[in-house]
Amino acid sequence: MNCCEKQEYAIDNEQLARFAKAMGHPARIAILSFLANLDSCYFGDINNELPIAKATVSQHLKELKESGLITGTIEVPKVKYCIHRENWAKAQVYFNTFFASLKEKDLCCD
Amino acid sequence: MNCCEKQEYAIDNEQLARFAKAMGHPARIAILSFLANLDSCYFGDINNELPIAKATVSQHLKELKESGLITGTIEVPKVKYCIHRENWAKAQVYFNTFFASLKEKDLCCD
DNA sequence: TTCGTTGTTCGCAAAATTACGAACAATATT
DNA sequence: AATATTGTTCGTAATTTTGCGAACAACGAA
Repeated sequence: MNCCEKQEYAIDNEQLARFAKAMGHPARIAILSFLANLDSCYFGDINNELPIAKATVSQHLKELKESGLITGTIEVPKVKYCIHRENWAKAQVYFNTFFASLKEKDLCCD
Repeated sequence: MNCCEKQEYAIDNEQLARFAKAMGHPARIAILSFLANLDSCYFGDINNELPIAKATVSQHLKELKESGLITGTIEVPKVKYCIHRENWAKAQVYFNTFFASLKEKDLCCD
């Protein structure tokens, strides 16, 4: 899906869209909230928190990993998931910059 | 009210996911950027900006309207799209609150 | 009326997403 | 070796998303 790439904005917009897409499902928001707010980070605890099958949870975690928002590490016999703090901060800046770009006065709409 | 009460300003995770989902496509980010930054807001100008068919642009605009991030108004013979400033601000707060909820220290991951 | 302009909607196809159970892999324990 | 624990991957199905061209609707102008 390489439509809408424009040299001047391309990188930011594509990355912002990827972050947004990763956050675009209630289960993934719940997972991120869980990891951001609590003291547990093992698959089993995440899985217990959600009313969906573990295969599905695993899939959502995979997507979140691929978006860069979290990391996954094997800690035998468990798997530990953590917020990727650097990318989390990057996403925060991206979103905030995006929303802050709205002009106060718009010749067309105001 | 207890100052340390958790989630005093609760975020609706479903709503956050809806906003995120709406932003989860490069074309829709491009449309929102265009509307947020420029002085034009007519379908034709948005359509010219994107390398996709007008039917597809119309569809993306419909999704953005349904998410609440923009409004659409007929101004015969054109259609004017504008950022929905109130919901835009709401989305900004939602995202920012969400990202800010990350704890400094995590007993599990640090 | 007929034409041109502006966008939406329809119908379809291809691709991606979401979800699940079952099978599997890796390891530790009995 | 057999069993239990922890998650991932596979195979599949249902649904949603994305995208396009063509048809359509609403309007003003010739």
